[in-house]
Amino acid sequence: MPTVMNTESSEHLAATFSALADPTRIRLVHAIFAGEQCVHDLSVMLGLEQSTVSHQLRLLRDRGLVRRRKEGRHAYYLLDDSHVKDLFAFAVEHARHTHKHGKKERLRVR
Amino acid sequence: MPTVMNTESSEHLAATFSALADPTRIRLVHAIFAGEQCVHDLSVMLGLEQSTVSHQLRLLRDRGLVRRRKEGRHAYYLLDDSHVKDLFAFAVEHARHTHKHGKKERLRVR
DNA sequence: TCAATACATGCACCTATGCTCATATGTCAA
DNA sequence: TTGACATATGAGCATAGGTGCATGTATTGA
Repeated sequence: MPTVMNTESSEHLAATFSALADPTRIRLVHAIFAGEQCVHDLSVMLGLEQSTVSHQLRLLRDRGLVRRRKEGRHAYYLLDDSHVKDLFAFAVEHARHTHKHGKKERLRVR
Repeated sequence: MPTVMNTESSEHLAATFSALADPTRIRLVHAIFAGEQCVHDLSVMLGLEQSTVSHQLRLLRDRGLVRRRKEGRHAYYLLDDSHVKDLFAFAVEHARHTHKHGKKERLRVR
């Protein structure tokens, strides 16, 4: 018989998945996948309010998925480490398998 | 400059992550990781209402993460395919890296 | 046929979450 | 210093999501 996962572990895992459980955050992560971007550029290229981008990046940062590099009046966000990159790339591949409708979307790794 | 992920792709990816963005569903997936389980046993071992288990398994099924095998008055749920298994195991490993507090939880693969 | 068991599901309630607006903080250039 | 630009953040609103209750359906056994 299977073991029962404890509350703490399941909550932590769920929190990680929650971080990527929103289309806006998915697009943000995807946008900085190849390299860091500042808040302003992200809001322009994704057509989002600056405040929305800040709020969501803060959440991703709290969850440990992205980091911030401040330079002057700019804040550059980048993926926290290679694990995040791998997890995201893995999920994209998984999605390509399960998505019935032909997916043209492709991820440029590195 | 990075490509912008289209709405459809980001929504589909977010939907996949959403499926695992809840502690209860994480525990359910973990519980059937090693092999199929029926609704009743799951509700007993996880201490959940039968209705809660049914509701959440339905969601997981709609998202394509689990399958159902009916036998008499029982419904056995199992992970849909090896991709789901890999994604879950991958995420667990990722969590082990990021979780500061020592994690004793371990996943028994196969 | 009747009762018990196993699942599924609509509804209602409550909480969580994402977005916008307004505003605060901080930096740079003139 | 002043104004423009870049970012952060709290409040409020609207909606999504998780759970329990009640009930419906199906299967099994007496």
